[in-house]
Amino acid sequence: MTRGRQKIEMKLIEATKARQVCFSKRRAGIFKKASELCTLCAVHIGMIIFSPGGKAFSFGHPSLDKIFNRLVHHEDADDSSIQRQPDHRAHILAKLNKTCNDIYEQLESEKKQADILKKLSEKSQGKRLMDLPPDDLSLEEMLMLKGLLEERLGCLQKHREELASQTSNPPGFFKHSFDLNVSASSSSVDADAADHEG
Amino acid sequence: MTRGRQKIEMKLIEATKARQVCFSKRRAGIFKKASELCTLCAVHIGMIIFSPGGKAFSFGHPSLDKIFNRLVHHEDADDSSIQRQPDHRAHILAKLNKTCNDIYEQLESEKKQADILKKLSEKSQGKRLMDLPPDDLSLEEMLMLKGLLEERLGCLQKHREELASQTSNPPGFFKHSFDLNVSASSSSVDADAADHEG
DNA sequence: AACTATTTATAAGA
DNA sequence: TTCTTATAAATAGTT
Repeated sequence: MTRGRQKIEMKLIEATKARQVCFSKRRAGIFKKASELCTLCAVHIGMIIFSPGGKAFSFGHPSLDKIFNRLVHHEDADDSSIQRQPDHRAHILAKLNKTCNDIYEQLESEKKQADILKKLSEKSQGKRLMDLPPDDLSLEEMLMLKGLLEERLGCLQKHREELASQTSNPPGFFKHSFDLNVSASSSSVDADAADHEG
Repeated sequence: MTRGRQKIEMKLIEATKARQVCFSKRRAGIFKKASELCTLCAVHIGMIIFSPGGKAFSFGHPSLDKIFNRLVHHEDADDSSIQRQPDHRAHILAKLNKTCNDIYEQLESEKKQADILKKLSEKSQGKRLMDLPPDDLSLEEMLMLKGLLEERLGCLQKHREELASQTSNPPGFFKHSFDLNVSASSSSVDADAADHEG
């Protein structure tokens, strides 16, 4: 006899095996949900999941994967042969993403953070960052700082969630995403009238 | 007395109102699932949902939604379904971007930049940003700075493109995307690690 | 991979 | 829209 489904705490599952099993199950679940949402409400969804090992799983309806194909192949890709390897493009994106992380870690390990922040602070006295001459800060430096900020935002968010979950069920999950575009899309953009065709 | 949850057929919900309600609920549900998956299994997820009205909802952890946003921006319009309203969607995305710019400009006009950079610089002496206590920098401040950096990256990128176009014909796709450009510039990554779901 | 007791999500209704 | 409730669906722990 099994104990049935048990409630679990919302935190990282430490046990590797259990985490893998959970990932498999929930990944299937979320893809199913996405599929159902497409069917029921005629929406378009693109989703990509990068597991910690760098493996990518993606879902797209109806044509977001074509966009991925074009991206990866630098050209239009109509033929179906490419579509049969949905993980290929995702894999490449995973590599790209990992490259970013590698760059970040490399730079971070060189302890350049404080220097760059200092430079930013000095250079920006009285001006907007974007008005500075292009060579004052390298692209790499900017990307590094950007990465730091994103990490930082993640930590902040996590912190807030922990606070929220200590009281009761939090009202919204959107605050979980911290991208500016996200926030904007769900609030201040007037997409005229009703969302569903109206 | 309600009838409770009823089983529904998996097909387009014709009734507009019911479809809208279903969309709202299930969108929240799928974002919650994504959020949970991120937490439980330490995966990265990017997801974007385009409603028929052209409104975009996205979820990203930690920053993959930018990839999707960029993909959308660079989409060539010549295939089916979505392409029926390319202008509409572009319009909406333009609004999103404008919203971001508005937020940026508003904050910028308050001349907070230098202060925040200074604070960052001071607080980060010898530490990583993500190791700072959560309350040292507000989420708003972090978002603002992140936006600044993205603007800044855009300027840098543009500058480089101009330089490039003075000499030869650039390769094409990657030049449009910072994320990918960076990654491509050091394209020597191999991420074929074993993973969940081997 | 299958099972099943539970938790969670959600279709209707208010 | 938000809440309530009955029920469908997802899934944690077990086999």
